[in-house]
Amino acid sequence: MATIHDVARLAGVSPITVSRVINNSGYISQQTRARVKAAIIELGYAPNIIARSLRSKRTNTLALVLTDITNPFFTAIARGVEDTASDAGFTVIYCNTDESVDEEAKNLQLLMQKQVDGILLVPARSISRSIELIKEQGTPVVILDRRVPNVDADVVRCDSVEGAYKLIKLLINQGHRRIAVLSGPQGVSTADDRVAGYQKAMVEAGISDDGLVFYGTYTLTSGYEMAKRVLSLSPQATALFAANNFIAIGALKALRDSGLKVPGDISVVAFDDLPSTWIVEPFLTVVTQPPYEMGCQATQLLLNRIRGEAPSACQEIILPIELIVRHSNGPVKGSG
Amino acid sequence: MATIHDVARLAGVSPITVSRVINNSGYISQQTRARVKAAIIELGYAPNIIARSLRSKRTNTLALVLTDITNPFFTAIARGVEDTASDAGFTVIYCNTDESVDEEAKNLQLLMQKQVDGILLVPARSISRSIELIKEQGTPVVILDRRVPNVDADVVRCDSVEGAYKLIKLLINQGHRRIAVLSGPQGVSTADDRVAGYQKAMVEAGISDDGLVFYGTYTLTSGYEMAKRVLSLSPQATALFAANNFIAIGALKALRDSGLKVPGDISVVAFDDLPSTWIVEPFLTVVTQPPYEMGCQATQLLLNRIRGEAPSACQEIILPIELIVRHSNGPVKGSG
DNA sequence: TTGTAAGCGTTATCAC
DNA sequence: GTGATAACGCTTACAA
Repeated sequence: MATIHDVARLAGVSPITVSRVINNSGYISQQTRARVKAAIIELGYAPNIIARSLRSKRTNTLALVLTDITNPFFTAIARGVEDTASDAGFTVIYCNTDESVDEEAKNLQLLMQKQVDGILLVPARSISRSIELIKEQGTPVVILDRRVPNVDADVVRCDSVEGAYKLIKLLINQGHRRIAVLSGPQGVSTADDRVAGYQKAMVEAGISDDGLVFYGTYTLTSGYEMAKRVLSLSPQATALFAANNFIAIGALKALRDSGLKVPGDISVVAFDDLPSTWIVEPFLTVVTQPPYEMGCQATQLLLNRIRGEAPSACQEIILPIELIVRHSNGPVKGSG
Repeated sequence: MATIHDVARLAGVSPITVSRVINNSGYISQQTRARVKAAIIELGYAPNIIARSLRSKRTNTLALVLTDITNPFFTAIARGVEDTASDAGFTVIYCNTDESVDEEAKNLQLLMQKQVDGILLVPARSISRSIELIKEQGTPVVILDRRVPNVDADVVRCDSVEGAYKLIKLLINQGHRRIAVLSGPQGVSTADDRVAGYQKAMVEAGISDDGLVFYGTYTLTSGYEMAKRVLSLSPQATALFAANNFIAIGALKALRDSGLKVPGDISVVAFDDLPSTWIVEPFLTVVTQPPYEMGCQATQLLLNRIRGEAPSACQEIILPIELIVRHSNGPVKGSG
């Protein structure tokens, strides 16, 4: 491989002049620039990015740390991140934590060592030292999808309380009183907030939620199990609120296995849509978030931070959610 | 940040001794090792990976270049890649090409500059200079999912010809004669092979495929459009074969919009399943590939190549596919 | 507008 | 077993 010295020698200039041509920095005469460019082409020279990084302390690399790329919600985020990063000449490393704080810490440590310029993080839990450790090192972070209380950091997310509130309100207006929530892990802000939104709507309507709140994980299996437990309640619940897409599918499978029809026997609503690319006849009533835009905006914010272009105060960007009423819910039996 | 020199000074040894302790290379006395380790802990020292890479020419980084992470088939591959790479202490950069040879070339060039240790590539087209350019640089590559004729490289994929053949055979046995194929782009091996498998089954059964082969892209829109064109044929096709999951969904939407029932009015079969996590009642008859395993095995092979542990001859690993007969196909009207 | 010198933090090579 | 030295290829700081 040709080095900057080879180019310099061929063009009859010093290495730093070549560097200036490559990076468009400093003043260079037209002729010198032309000679250098010719030499670069002749030698097929490409800068050694690692040497550059060692010297400049910049790697043009971002890290995306999320719980599971397999969840279409996060897949769409990942696509938004990569599109935005790629346009800016940045490369993206991705890691899965599977909601484990330990995995998260391990990944982040490695990423810091790799000297990524910035980190996009979907935190495994609301409370962890990870983010502070990153910030102490001076690496910019943007938190995605979830809140982390008491930590001063940029955040791009949606309002889970409001989303849950809208869904439950809809059910209440259809006459439902016994509404069960199938949520994610306690200590994850989205899981907590969706329960909070549920409770807000229930309290406002003067309804008790005794024994109707379930915490599990954001997985199909957990959704299945929680739904089965709901079915053993007495009096029966007339509606289910699934706190994410995987839980919703698991719950629907459980209902089907128990011979229950939706919405005939029981209503179901959920947080997060499934990608329209996948569904021939959308059926579930949901609140949707715009994951692709979340990925784009978070990355844009991170890039601005890296370039020192963002205002110094931390930003919290809350993107709008949308309620989409479809066919998985209906008036409760015997009600108007 | 503490450097290797700081550690060396504190431990009263030379930097290279510290390096040997970190990398477990060469002979070190127990006492020296202990002193060095203590110093490392005391200073909270972590090696500068970039400096290491500059000197050692190794980055412990793999690249995953695929067409679109948004397709669950590729998402599952990505997960397999990351799990395997992460276990080996490698980090993964991912890029989307959207089936564009230009995007692919641009990405690969950047990745070579970043000196990734190895590349996992889903090639945009069967013919391109990209792979040869990578190999000329001496970077190991493993081709994923697709064949690239006339290029000597490791490949991990499934047998598209066989998969298509099985699906079409099934339809023929149910009495279908007018079977349309909705395939991907010509020049992409999976698209070509799936048509070839179709044709093999048709020829064997002595049936003509006049005007029943359609090439498009692996997208919902394309599936929708191709299906609409099929519906304008005369005599009517009695069955559709969608060459991937996106095409299948698009086709099903088109059929629904035209008021046709599946399988009552027309049968549909497809390549690639949808993740079971997403589907409450699986309906489509499909041939499935094991994308997660493909990702794992491809990465394992790549890591072996990087470590110089693989046999020098190129390997082609063909993973088994599975035919899953469900409810989207049935006997043709008027046939036994 | 261009160049000199120094050094980023590590490891390969050779020496002891 | 351990160390001195040089080098990886680039850019920052300063000088001309």
